[in-house]
Amino acid sequence: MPHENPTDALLAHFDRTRRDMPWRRTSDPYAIWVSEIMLQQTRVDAVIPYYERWMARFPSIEALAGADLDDVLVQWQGLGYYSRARNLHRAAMVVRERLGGRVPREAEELRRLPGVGEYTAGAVASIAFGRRVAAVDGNVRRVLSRLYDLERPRAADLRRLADDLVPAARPGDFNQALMELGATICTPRSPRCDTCPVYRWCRARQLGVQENRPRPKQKKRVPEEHVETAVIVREDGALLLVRRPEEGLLGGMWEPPGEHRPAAVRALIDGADPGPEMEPVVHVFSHKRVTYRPRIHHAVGASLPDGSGVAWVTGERLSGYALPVAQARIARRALRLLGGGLSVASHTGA
DNA sequence: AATACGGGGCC
DNA sequence: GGCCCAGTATT
Repeated sequence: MPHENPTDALLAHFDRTRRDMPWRRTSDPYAIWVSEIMLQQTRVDAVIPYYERWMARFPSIEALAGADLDDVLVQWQGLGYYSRARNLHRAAMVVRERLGGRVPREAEELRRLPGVGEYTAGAVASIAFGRRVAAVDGNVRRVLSRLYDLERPRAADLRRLADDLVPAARPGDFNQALMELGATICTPRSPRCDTCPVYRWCRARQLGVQENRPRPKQKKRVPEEHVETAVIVREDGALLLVRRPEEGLLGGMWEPPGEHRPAAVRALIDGADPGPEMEPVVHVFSHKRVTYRPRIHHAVGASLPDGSGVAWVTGERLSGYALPVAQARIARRALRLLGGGLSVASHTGA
């Protein structure tokens, strides 16, 4: 039986095809909030294992608010966009200290928390609290652009449109249904219009322009960058890590010294025996492509102590530090190389 | 309005 | 190798 309107048709399709996601089995606003932060610019399948580990490690606002940032970043390691973890941690402290430990129910209140933007505020308010408010993400933007044949929709217009569409009955399900449609059927390329529940209302499909709605933005080439990485190894085989500044790229993460080198570390490198170069590691970010060039340095009689953003780490302790993917690769490679019973000298023939 | 900000999976 | 993802903060 055909539905009278796209809202009902969409919800019926959502009920029929509902995917299993761990955060859909809970009504805990904190859990839903965590899932929405993790899902920012990140696919469902990538999030699931992180979400499970996170909820086991930080099961409540109190647990998260009481944790060290280093532990928080270890849990987030590999997910990317680390400001999400730092902001979520800060926001948990705000909720604990100023909001009586309760997640705000209204989108405008949620919006004030660090890391919560227009989309996430609407998603949490509607899904966790049943508020009638829109949640416009990239999927919704695409679906609505096609339904109404919008070439370059402005965020404010999209927002108004979506707000009008959200039903009072099941706002959270409706928002998720819209996103789900975008993720599974109304995809960026080759949308599966033949199985779309709102096909008969889709203006772009009627005009045959669905692949160009919204209009794709022009790509720009990303700059290339080279970073010298100092793999500093002590006589006992420990590797030196430094902590990056909390602001900016990979903020708060640990790494073998790259572009960020405290004076004491520079002095240590100057006094160390230069060893061979390791294989370069290329890492592609969203906005640049970085080639890391690791060089081994043997620190002899090093007197740099642990603390204040500096740590000597052995193989079994490495997992206790949050490293970006590329730097983790370098560190693992270095420890394997130097701890594997092969001296570096034998590699260089010295 | 444009840019910084990760990482991975898919074509 | 390019594309793009359940975006946010900053400028």
